[in-house]
Amino acid sequence: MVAFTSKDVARLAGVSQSTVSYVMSGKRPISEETRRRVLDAIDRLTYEPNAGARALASQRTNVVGLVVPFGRGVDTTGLLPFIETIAGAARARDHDVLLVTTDEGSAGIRRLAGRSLCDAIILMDLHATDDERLPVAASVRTPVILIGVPEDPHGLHCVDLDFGQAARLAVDELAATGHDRLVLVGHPGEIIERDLNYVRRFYDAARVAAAGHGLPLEVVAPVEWGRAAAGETADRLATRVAGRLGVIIPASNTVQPVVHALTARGVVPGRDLSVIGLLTDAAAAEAEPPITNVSLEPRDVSRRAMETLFRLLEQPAEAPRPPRVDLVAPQLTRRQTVMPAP
Amino acid sequence: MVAFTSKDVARLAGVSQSTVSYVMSGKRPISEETRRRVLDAIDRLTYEPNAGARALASQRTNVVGLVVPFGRGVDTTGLLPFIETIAGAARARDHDVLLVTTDEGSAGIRRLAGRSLCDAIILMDLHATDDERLPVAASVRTPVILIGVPEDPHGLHCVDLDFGQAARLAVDELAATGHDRLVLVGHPGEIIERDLNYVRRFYDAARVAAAGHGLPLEVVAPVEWGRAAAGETADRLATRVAGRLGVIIPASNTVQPVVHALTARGVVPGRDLSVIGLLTDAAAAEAEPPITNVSLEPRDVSRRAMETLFRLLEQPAEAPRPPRVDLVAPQLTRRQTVMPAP
DNA sequence: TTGAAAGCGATACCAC
DNA sequence: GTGGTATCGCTTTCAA
Repeated sequence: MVAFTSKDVARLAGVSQSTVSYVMSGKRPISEETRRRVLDAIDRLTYEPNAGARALASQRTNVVGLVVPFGRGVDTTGLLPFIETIAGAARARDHDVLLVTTDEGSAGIRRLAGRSLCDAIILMDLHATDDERLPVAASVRTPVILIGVPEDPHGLHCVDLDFGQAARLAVDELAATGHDRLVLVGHPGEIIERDLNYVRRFYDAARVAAAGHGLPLEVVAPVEWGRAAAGETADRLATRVAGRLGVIIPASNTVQPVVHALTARGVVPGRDLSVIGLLTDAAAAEAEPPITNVSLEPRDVSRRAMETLFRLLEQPAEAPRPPRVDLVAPQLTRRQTVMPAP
Repeated sequence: MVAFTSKDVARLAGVSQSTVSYVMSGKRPISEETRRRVLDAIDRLTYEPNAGARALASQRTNVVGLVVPFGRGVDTTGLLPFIETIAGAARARDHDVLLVTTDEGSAGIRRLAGRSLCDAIILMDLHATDDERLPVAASVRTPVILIGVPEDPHGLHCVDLDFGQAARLAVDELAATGHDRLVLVGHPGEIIERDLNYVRRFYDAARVAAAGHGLPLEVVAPVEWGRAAAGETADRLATRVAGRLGVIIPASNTVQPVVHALTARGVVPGRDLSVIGLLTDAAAAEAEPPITNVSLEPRDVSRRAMETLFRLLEQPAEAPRPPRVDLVAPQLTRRQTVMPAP
């Protein structure tokens, strides 16, 4: 039960091996007659080209390397939509996805590029500064697209949600509905320590926007993840309820628990204080109660990243297009957790 | 900036190309002196072997194909630990993971095998009966390991949690603590329709175990996913509270919402009725209140699958070991949602 | 419009 | 212990 090769197809179709190749790639005009015979032979043998041989000869693997944040206590919330969308976009162009985990660090990138395991790499979960993988990513022959915007992109293409704009949307909405104090529920220490790029972008923009409205902004940060953290956070928020308090929660997986914990303490979001979360529309709409949210748009971000990637692969290496920062606009959707303007 | 080849390494080390190969593979004794010189050259050139060439020559890709349930409204709850563990195990043996999504159906398997994209395939998310991918998986040269146990495994190796045992653990515990009626909260229609293998295994075993204890067992199934379903389910459960009611919830992502919804209705699990959920220990322990659970052990299951996979790859194809069904034992952990025996 | 043949970069057999 | 070289299965140039 040995696999067939293009030679077998050629023999069966009564043509040369190169003709089989050209029929498959379409890189050369083929008479209708020959094409039919070849396709027929391919079909009868259920022939599939050997990926290794093809990669060796063409210098193209038709594989996209994806570096995802697994391993050591990393936040994988909301990771699946990214992977899923990227896999789908890859498949639509007859590419496959090779998964590499963040905990390999720059070694993973070196391997992907050095062994020619893929044609391009998508890198997620970037630190805002001094990500050891960035210099490596920038020095490698294989093109790399970043999902995220580090302070120094090292000349690489970046795609991400506009977290600055997300923060502004939330602050502006709370200002417009007459709130007089804002609390930003910070990420737990472990996330802060990893200095993720988007965290920083969100905080900074929130501070600037709040200042612009003349609103005091306080950061309340839980010690760690989990329900306990939500309870602790709710307690601290409860003590601050007075006047019109607006709470912004950028860590998507704490939004729901905190809202619950508040309600359990008799502090009802939308009545006693306001909450705006940064989470996907699906999660916000399905929550009980539905949460006013700024969307994360993981699918749009992934899609745009893949567009950039294929654009890069299509154009000749001699005409490198200037790297750019491609930001996806978030959207604010009003649901039930913000008090209406008085 | 062209990549170096083993030829370059050979030249720099003053040896033949084959010697370089043998130094890397260790398939032949090499004098300490030569080995040092070669390793040194490899190092200085930061040489990495070309994956395509290696695969072509050796018939080994060092890649594991992983077919995961993405796409069309599929349940991806708890998928990440599987992917993560599999990726880790692969990496530990210098293998990479190629991701293929379920929505490709058998085409994905044909491609992985036909193009020789990987050395072995792990298939998840199996239907209990008539999974169109199984005949294909069984007919392909590439070895396939199933995570899940379909009714007819088509001669393939299966690894999974022992869902039958899981159901028995739950029923036995409720029987032992003096419950007189059991309710099994069913999966939503969409899941049932997909006829997932583990769902059926759990239900059947639960029925048998309940009958063995002489306990009535009723199945209450929500119409669909989401919070709304949890509320609806809680309502239906609330009407059944009387005597000592034991509730078993095998769909891990509904356990928490249903417990919440019950509590919100003044029906407290652990006081007014009992709840045992099928979910990971981490999720159960972190829940509020901590939920008595039967564990899912995704990491153990994945680990065992990878062990089987590498065992298969190591042994010569002529000595095929009899396929077996490898079941991982779940464990019941008592927390706060089961009423103590009267 | 098609075919012959030279690589692509490893592995592993056959010699020595 | 080491080197030479055929080979893996495809792509692509050169020729016709």
